[in-house]
Amino acid sequence: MKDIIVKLVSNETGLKVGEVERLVEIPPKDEMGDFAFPCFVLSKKLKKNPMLIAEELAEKLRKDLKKTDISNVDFKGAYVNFFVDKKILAERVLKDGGKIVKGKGKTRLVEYSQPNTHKAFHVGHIRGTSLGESLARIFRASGEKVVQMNYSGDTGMHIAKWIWCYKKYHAKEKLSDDESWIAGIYVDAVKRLAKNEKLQEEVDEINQKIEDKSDKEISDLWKKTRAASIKSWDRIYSELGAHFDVGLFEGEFEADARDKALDLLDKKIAKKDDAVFMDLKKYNLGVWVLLRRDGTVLYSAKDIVLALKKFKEFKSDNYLVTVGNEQKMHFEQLVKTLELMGLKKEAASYGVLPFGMVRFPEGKMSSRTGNNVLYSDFLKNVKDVASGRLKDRGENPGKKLDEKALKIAIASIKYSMLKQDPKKNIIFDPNAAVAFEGDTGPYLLYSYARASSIVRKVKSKKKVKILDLKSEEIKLLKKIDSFGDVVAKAYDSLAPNLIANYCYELAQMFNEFYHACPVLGSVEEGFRLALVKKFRDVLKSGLDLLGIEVVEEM
RNA sequence: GGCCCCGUAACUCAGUCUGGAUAGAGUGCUAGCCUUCUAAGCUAGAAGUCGCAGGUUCAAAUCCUGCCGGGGCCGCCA
Repeated sequence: MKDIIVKLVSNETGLKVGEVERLVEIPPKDEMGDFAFPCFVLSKKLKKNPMLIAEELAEKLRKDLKKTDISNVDFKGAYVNFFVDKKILAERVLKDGGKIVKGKGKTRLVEYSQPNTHKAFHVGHIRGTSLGESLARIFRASGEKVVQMNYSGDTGMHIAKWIWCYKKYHAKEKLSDDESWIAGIYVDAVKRLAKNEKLQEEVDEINQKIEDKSDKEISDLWKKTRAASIKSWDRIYSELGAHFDVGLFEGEFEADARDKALDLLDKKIAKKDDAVFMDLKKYNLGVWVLLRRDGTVLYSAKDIVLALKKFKEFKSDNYLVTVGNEQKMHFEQLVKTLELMGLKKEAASYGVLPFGMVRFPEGKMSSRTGNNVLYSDFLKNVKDVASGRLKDRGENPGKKLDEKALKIAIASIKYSMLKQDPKKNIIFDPNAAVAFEGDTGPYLLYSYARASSIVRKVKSKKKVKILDLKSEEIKLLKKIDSFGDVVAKAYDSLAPNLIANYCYELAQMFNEFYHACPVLGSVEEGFRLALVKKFRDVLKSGLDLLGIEVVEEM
């Protein structure tokens, strides 16, 4: 209903629609009104007391109110306050509340998740994966054509370390696709190398051999262990509800990356001392090394070739990469390099969304030292708690309970990752992570399930008649009404957390409504049922944008 | 040393982009509410120098500067 007020104010004041839209807000207290227009901007323009302006503007607006759905206009201080006709609000919300504004149908490529083979998939990866998936869904819902891409590290020094350590110290152990075993070998490698720096030479040698594929034994071992890691991801992604249209691997780009680096050197875009590098000091971006002194390829060079492939094969209006904070500079260096290569337009469309780390209350998580929480262990933990709760509620053990527990656990995990500002670090408290009360994923699912339960129990259809509305109904209606605005804002600022916060507030308002307004058997049953259904739809689409699945019963 | 991000209640966070009406939640704590649609819920209460100091402004948690504290990055890890 905001649009009506925006139009009115814009007409009366001569301010642009867009500007008014930004200014119109929701008053802190319901008694003050449903929408408010602050007059400070006008005060500056007209050089007049804002309170006076508010009074006069309210007076003027009141005159042509009859033709609108606004029931009253008032002023308080420097604010013009609008009261909408609640019955009309209700009608409008029931009719088309929860709609998302579709844009111009731009195309977008989103790269996210980027796990490494031979390393742990830990809770930090859950954040990046949830974030990327949610963004892709928000883009698509807002009318974009989206390609979701995963890009995994299956070569590089960490793999060489793994293979070196396995061959030298663990060769008797059977190859396994158990994540913690795989992660454990890597941790052991890091430990041994830290003790004796000289051993790194042996690792370098293996790195060479992986790259030039000259040693069949090493190549075979690489293939097998790589496959084991990748296999473990299938299950993780299906559980997390992450979907990829394209999956690329670093290994595919090794040869091209070296050629490209040498080509840049040829063209004098890159420089060489003992290594081949981009000198970006004058852009305050330091030095970006492309090839090691032994000629092997670094991920910088591979990322250049990856970008070129994106431009060529997935021609898009925008290319977004979500990566951990620590890689921010790397991508700034990449974009600058693309620019220096003459790809100005493409460079400008290459977006980077850096996100914060997941840390323990005591400090950093690290897959190098093994001081982290593996996805699989974490999920099992949360799922066990969910199962326990379901059993407490009298549900029989079995496949159905198991599936539900999984959904609840995933909702809990994903919501906790998405509700926070992406750029901030998340403090991961294992105790808080298995709590299901308050601002949590399960609370949202529970609210949805309650609504579903009402809908299930309806016996006969009653007419939707809007009588006097209680404050809890009005609050819920208004919240539903603002869904489109929230999604638009989340889209603009690449911030799924806004949608997460909205879903929580929406659920809160539903629960307040639930306690204050009986549905079944009430005089208002027809209307209230329609409201419950609308709430359900909107919460479901909000959660869908977060990549969280609902459950009908809990 | 340089650059980037963060600092709001005991704890975990919204709010900062776009300054504006008494700074909001959750957890934990205290006290209530299940013979009515799921108590993973609801109601009430206690709890705040919005890191510190300046500046801009009629008005600053929000903008600017400096400082302090935490995190990250700054050539051969990804």
